[in-house]
This record gives sequence, C-alpha cells and structure tokens, in this order.
Amino acid sequence: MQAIRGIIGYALRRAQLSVFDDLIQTLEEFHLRPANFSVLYVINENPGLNQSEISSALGIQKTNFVQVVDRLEKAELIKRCRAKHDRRSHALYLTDKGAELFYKAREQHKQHEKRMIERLGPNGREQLLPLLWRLTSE
Amino acid sequence: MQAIRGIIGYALRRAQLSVFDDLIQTLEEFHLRPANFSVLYVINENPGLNQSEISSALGIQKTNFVQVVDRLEKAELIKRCRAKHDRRSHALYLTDKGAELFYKAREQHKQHEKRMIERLGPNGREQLLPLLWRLTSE
DNA sequence: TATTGTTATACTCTATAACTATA
DNA sequence: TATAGTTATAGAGTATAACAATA
Repeated sequence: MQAIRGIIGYALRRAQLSVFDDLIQTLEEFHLRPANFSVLYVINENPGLNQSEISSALGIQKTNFVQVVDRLEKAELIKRCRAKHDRRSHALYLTDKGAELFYKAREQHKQHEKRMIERLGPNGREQLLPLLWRLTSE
Repeated sequence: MQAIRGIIGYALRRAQLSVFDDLIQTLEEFHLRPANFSVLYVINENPGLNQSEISSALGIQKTNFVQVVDRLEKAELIKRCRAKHDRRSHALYLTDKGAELFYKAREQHKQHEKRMIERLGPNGREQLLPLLWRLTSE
C-alpha cells in the first residue's frame, strides 16, 4: 500500500468523492444536487424549522444557504413562510410538488445507499457510521 | 439521532469537512493546501513520476493538475524535468527547498493525524481505513 | 492515431463583509 | 445591541473542449 493511503484525511476525501460520484448520478434525473436533497430531507422530517436552524444542522453557512433556498423555492419545491412569533425568521415547508419529488428521489437514494452498503460488506455500515461521527467535531 | 445522520454520504461529507478544518489550519503556516501537501507527499515517496502518473494516483484531473504544479514550481518547491525517454512528459522532483518545507509540514501533519486518531478512539483508525477504501471505487 | 501537457473557460462550492428588518 | 435573513463578491475546486508537441 502507498503510504498516503494510510492518511485519514486522504482516505476520507477519496471515499467521499467516490460516494458522491454515485450520489450525484443518482439524483441527476431529479435535478437535485446532494445539498438540495439533504435540505428536502431535513424539511420533510422537521417541517417549520427556520433557515438558520436548518443550515446550522446541515453545517451550511447561512449566507450560502440563502441561494440554496432561493433555488428550491423558485423550483416550487419548498416555500418560505414568515413566522408569526418572530417576523424576522422564515419557516420552511415542502410544497406538494416538493414532497412528491422528494419521495421519488428518496426511493432512488435508497438504491444508492444499498450500493454503498454492498461496497462496505457485512456490518460495514454499522462500524463506519459511529467512527465518522466521532471524527466530526460539531 | 436525526435520520439523516444514518446516511453514509452525509456522514462521510461531514467527517471529511471536519477533518479538513483541522488539516487546513495545520498546513496554513506552510502556505500549503491539502492538495499541495498530497502532491509533495507523493513526489517525496516517488521522485521522477510524471504529471499524469501523479495526478491519476491522487484522483486529480490532469488539466487541473497543471495549475497545482505551476503554483508549486513558482514557489520553488518542485521542479519539472523533461524525461529523456519520452520528451512529452515532465518528471517531477522536490527541490531542496521543497524537501525542507515538506519535512517540516510532515511533522505538523503527524500531530494532526494524532488528533484525528484520538477522536476515533482505540482501534478506530484500523477499523476506519479499510472501510473507506472499500467505498472508494478506483 | 494516441498520449502528455497546456490554455481557456465556466460552473459549483465556500468564505467574508456589509446591509435590512425585526427583536 | 443582537439576531434572521440578504446581497455582493471573491476565491477555491472541478469539469469540458480544443490545441501543440511528441510518440
């Protein structure tokens, strides 16, 4: 083995790029990038969170998150609603069209996830996930 | 746990960004980005490889690799040498200055690696690396 | 014809500073 | 004074097409 393959950051980066190659291809037919999909995913699970809450949960800066939300709103997949209790913040919801697209994309995403689990082999996912979250300083 | 944390690609991406935060800070004093460091790393181990060999080993496209090599050559850390047997190709070598900087950077990088191993806990690295390389389709 | 390296270019992602409206 | 969201902008990183020199 080349010594560089023993470097954690290098191995991580190569794995991430490889997984995203498959993921990007998987989501292409829905015109969704991985970040867009993750936003729909969180909104679907937690409708009504505001932009700051979602962007910080996803590790996206609020300033960059604006464009992501703009794009998804323009595509009529989500809607911004002024919160009554704090009129500065925008609660985010899936539109019907957004929910429909998300459910289809999620089905394809499940197939992607199966492919990755096959790459990992028996118990690979169960070993990998906690290690990755230990690396992630939040 | 939020369901999204169970998605392999998402966990990978978050871990990679977190590790790179530390790595970028570690290499900052040497004015090296992670990609620059990886190039010096490979040249130090395999002096005389040509640009195509190094870029493909690192998963960087040859067209983008030109700018990386330009920058490192302008900083006098590496030099391009026309190969005698194939005058199209450029063999890459560390300069004395490049070797000196690389050894210092590698010392700091070892500390970075120790910090990541601490995050992972006992046997974490030994479990993680083979899983990551199984995910990487090369 | 094919390959190595190159240029030009465009697109995405990410980072910073400064602003507005509300609190 | 602080916070949620926004705009403008600049810098990385990455992707494609077309080319010259050499094989």
